[in-house]
Amino acid sequence: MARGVNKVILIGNVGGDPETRYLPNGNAVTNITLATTDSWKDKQTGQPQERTEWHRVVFFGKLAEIAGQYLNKGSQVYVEGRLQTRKWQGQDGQDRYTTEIVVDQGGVMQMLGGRGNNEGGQRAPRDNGGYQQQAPQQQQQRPQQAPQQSAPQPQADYDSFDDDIPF
Amino acid sequence: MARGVNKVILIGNVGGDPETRYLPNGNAVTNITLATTDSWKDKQTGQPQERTEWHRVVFFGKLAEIAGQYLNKGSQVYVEGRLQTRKWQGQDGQDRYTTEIVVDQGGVMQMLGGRGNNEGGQRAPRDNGGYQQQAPQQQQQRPQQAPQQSAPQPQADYDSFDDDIPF
Amino acid sequence: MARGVNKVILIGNVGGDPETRYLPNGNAVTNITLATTDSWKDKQTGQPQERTEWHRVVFFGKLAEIAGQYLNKGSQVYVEGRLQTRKWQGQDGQDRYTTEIVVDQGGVMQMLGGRGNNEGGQRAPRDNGGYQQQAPQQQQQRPQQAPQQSAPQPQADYDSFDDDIPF
Amino acid sequence: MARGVNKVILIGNVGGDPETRYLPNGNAVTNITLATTDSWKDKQTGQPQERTEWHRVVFFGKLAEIAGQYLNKGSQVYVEGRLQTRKWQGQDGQDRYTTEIVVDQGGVMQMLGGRGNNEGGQRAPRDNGGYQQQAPQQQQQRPQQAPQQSAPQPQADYDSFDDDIPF
DNA sequence: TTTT
DNA sequence: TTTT
Repeated sequence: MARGVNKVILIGNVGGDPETRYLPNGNAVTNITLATTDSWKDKQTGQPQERTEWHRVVFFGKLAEIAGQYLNKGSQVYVEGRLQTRKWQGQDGQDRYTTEIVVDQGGVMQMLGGRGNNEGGQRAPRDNGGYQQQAPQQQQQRPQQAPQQSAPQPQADYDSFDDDIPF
Repeated sequence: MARGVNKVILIGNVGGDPETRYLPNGNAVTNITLATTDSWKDKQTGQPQERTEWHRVVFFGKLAEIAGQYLNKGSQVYVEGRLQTRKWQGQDGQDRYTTEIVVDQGGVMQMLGGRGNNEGGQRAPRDNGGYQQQAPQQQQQRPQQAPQQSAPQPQADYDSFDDDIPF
Repeated sequence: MARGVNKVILIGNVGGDPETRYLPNGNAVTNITLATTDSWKDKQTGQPQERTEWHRVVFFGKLAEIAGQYLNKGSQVYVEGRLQTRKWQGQDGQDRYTTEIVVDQGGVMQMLGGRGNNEGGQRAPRDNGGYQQQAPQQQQQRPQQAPQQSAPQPQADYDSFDDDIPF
Repeated sequence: MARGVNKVILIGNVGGDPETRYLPNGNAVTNITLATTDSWKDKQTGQPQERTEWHRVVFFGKLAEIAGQYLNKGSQVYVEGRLQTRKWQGQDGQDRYTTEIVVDQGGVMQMLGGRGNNEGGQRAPRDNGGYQQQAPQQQQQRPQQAPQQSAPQPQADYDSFDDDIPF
C-alpha cells in the first residue's frame, strides 16, 4: 500500500558502537552511523581519489535489538531501508532537518564477512551507567509523548541520536 | 572501484518544474524535488494513514539535460542515484547540512507512464530572463571555482538549489 | 532471517493479461510476463540497438489478487521480488529449469503511469470457462499435494504457468 | 537510454572457483555460481526452515578479470547486474533456456568481509593445462563467430559455462 | 511542492 | 507477448 518507491541500499562500516534506547511502549530504537567510501581516478591527473560518505541509520523494532546486540564499531553491514527527513529545533530556535535511513519491519539488515566480523558474535553489553535496559524511561532527556503512530511509519518520535552531530 | 555500496532507488512525482543551471565547464546541473508517498492502515484504529516524503534530487551531466528538458511538475519518474550530504552556511553563519540524491553518470533516470506523462513530450523552454543557456555564468549568484573534481564524484561545487528550503 | 540478499527490481510492460489460479489452501497465484527493453548505440557503427528481455513474474497471496485484478496486457509496472529457479519435467522426461521472479509478502508491486495505465481501473473479469474462482481444484491438471511450506518461501508447489513457453 | 529497469542485487557465497575465458577480441568472461540462503520459521510448526538458491553470474570486461583473479570458492560477494535469458541447444536438439545475471560495465562487484575473505588477496593462478591465457582460442570447444555486438549488450556469444549444470 |  |  503505497504510491511510489523509497528505497536505500547501503553496504558500509559502522562508525561507532550502536546506541540503543527504548520507546515508552518498550520498542527498541538503535542508531548507527555508516560509512560508504567511493574511490576513483581523477580524469585529468589520473590520481586516485577517495570520498567517504557518512549515513545516519536508525533501526526500529526487532532489527533494532539485533543491531544493538551484534553490531560493533567497524562491522561491515548491509542495510536496506527508506529515506526519511525529520525536523528538529536547533539551540537557536531555528528549524533543522536531518535525513536518516529508516530500517524497520519492511527493511533488511545483514551482517557481512562471516566469522570474525564481530569477534565471535555478540558484543559484551556496554556499561549503561546503571540504567535498566528494559525500563529505559530515565534515559530519555526530553519528555516523550505516547506514540500516535502505528508500526510501519515511525515518525521520529524518539530522542535525537546525537545532537552534537550537526546533520 | 569503491568500498561499499551507496544506492538510492526512488519512484515519485516531481514537485515543481526542474531547475537547470550550468557549471563554468559547461556541464548541466538540474535540481528537482521528488515526492514519495506511503500509505498504510493504523494497527490500532484501522484508519488509513499517509505520509509523503520529499527528496532533493540533483542530476549532473547528460541526465541533467534530459531531466531539465523532459520532466515537469507532476511527472512520475524512476531515479537511481547515491546519497550525498553537503555542508553549507546558514545566514547566521552556522553550518547546515543537506542530504541529496545525486544522479550522475553511474545513475539512472527513467520517465514513467508513457504517453501523456509529460503532455506529449518536451516541455516548452521556460523564460530564463534573457540569459543564454550555454553561457550561464551570470546566473551564478556566488563566485565559482574551477572544479577540482573528476566526473564520478561531484562534490556539490554548485550553487545551492534553493536556500529558502531549509533541508 | 537470512544469509545473503536476493533481490530483483524490474520496471516493464506486461506481455499479456495475468493468469490467476488458486492453491488448495485458497491462496492466489498470479503469473505474468514482463518485458524490459534496453537500447544503446553500437560502439562501432553508431547504429541504435535494442534488446528486449522477457521475465516470468509470479505473485503470491495478496499481491497475486491485486495483480490479477488490476494489471492488463501492456500495463507498466514496478516489481520487486527474488530470483527462484524451479525444476520441472519436460515431455521427454528430462529435467528442465525455469527461473522466475517471485513476488510475495516481502515483495512489492506498484502500478505506474497513474490514470489511464489500466483504462480506468479494474479489468472486467475474464471468462474462465465456468470454473469457480474460489474452488479451483478442477483447473489443476496435475495432482496437488498439501503445501508443506510456510508463507515466506513458496517452493513452486503450483502448476506451471504455461508449459508451452520453454523457459 | 532504455525503457524499463532490469536490476538484480545479490549477496552470496561463491560456489566454486571462477571460470575465466577470453573472447576472440580479447575480452574476459568469468562465470561463477552464487548461493543465497533464506531462512525462516514455519508458520505452522515453528520449525526453522532453510532454502538455498543458486544463481549463475557472468562477468564481462574489466569486472571479469577482477572476479577471475580475486574470487575464490566460498568468497562472499555483492553483485549488481541484470537478468538475461539465453537459448542453447540440448544434446537432444531441443531448445533450452538459461537465465543468468549479467554483470558488465553498468554492473557492480564488491568483495565483502575485508581481510581474510580471500586468504590474503589474489588467488594463485590455476593450472590451465598449458594453454596461454592471452591466446585462449584453443580453449573454445565450439567455433566462435566474431561478435556482432557492441559492449553494453553481450548476447551470450560465449561458450556455455558448464553444459552439465542443467539450468 | 507532487500524485491517487 | 509489451512498450516508445
